[in-house]
Formats: sequence, C-alpha cells, structure tokens
Amino acid sequence: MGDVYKALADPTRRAILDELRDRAGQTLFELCTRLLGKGFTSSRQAISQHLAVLEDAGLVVIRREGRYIFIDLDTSPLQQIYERWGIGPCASDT
Amino acid sequence: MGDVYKALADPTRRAILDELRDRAGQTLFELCTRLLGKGFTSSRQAISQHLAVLEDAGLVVIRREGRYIFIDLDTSPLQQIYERWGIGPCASDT
DNA sequence: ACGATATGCAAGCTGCTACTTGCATGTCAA
DNA sequence: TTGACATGCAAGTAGCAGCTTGCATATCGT
Repeated sequence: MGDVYKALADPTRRAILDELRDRAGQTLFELCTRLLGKGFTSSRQAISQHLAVLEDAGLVVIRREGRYIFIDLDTSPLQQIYERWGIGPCASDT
Repeated sequence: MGDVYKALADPTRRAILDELRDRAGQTLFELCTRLLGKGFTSSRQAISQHLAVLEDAGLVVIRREGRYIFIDLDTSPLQQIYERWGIGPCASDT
C-alpha cells in the first residue's frame, strides 16, 4: 500500500481527486478531456501514471469493463490524517 | 505561503509534527536529539530545512528567544484537506 | 573579552519523480 | 476479420527535493 501523503503531494493528482469528487465513475479519457479543459496540460500517459499512484494509495478505485476503465474516489485513507494529528472542526476536545 | 500537501509528503517532516504533538515548544536541538532517539538519522541542518518547509506551510510556528528557537505545532492548515474532499468520521452526510 | 553553545546561510551532490516517446495489448463495430 | 478506439507498458530525460559540507552569526556564561 502506497503513501497517502506522497499521493497528495502532486497538484495534478489533487486535481484528479477534485474532478472525481465532482463526477464519479469517469473514464480515463473523460478525465483527461476534463482536466485539459481546466488548464492542465498533462498527457494521457501522465494521468494514467498518476492514477496508478492514487490507486496504490487507496484514494481511487478503478474497475475495468471492456475497453474502458471507470474511476471512483475513495476518501477513507484521508482519515489517518485526522487520527494522527487530530484536528478539524469536529475532532475537538470533550 | 507554501504547500501543505508537499510539506506532509516527507516522512521526516511528519515525524517532526508527531514529536511536536507529543511535546510542544521544543528547541531545535531538543527536536534533533529526540528524533535521533527514534531512529531518524537526519542532521541538524536537515531538520532545520524541514522546519523551514513546515513553517512556510503554516504547520509550525517558530518563535525566537535569545539563542534558542521554540517550535510549536499548528494543525489548522490541515483543515483545508477536510474542506476539500470532506470526509472523516464527522463530516458525514445530512 | 573569550570560549562555548545554538542556530542561520549557501553551494554542491544525488536520487527520485513526473513527464515524454514509442510501441504493445485488448475490445468493439462493421 | 479488419480497422478504430481505449488503455497498458517500458525506457529515457529533465528538474526538483533532501542531504551534506563548510562557514557565518549571534547569544550566554565566566
């Protein structure tokens, strides 16, 4: 299992997570097109490599169907950040 | 203002945040000693550079007094992670 | 004032990371 | 089956990030 923090370190990867949050189950091609529309100039291969990193970190779930892949966001690995330094609006005292 | 995500990407920097969570207001020297005791082999200069990154990201507050510096943890920048992909135990539905 | 202590600054080296390029694989439609 | 489409794989390249090294600065005790 890869490093969640390292996965979050890249701006393009964060943009991918943003994109998946706005629209789940996107195809790689869809994702590339939409990122291009938002000013990112990454190639398909670059995005694919980023997806591999995100998948390895558990932040993304990829399911294959025919010649397409469908990508979904999984935010549960982010929870370890809370648990480690315990902040945020709700993890307050008692 | 630096990048919070990039600041979190390095294991040594995360160890620094851990250390500051356990004991606030540490000196640079104190910090180095304690990290050494935990298996980290970083030099003082390395730690100092890490601190600069953490300070730039707002994750750490450094106050200078005489020939010492006192370092404190500030977890508030982490909140943007929650707000961006909104997860965790409490940011649930409704 | 002088030495010791605590930290700052800057240049150079190295390894990793993101990107590109080119080709391979596999799926669907006709 | 054949061609077009969607994705996978791998090697090579460039830039940056973290580390070291060496010296500079500043503060405290005596």
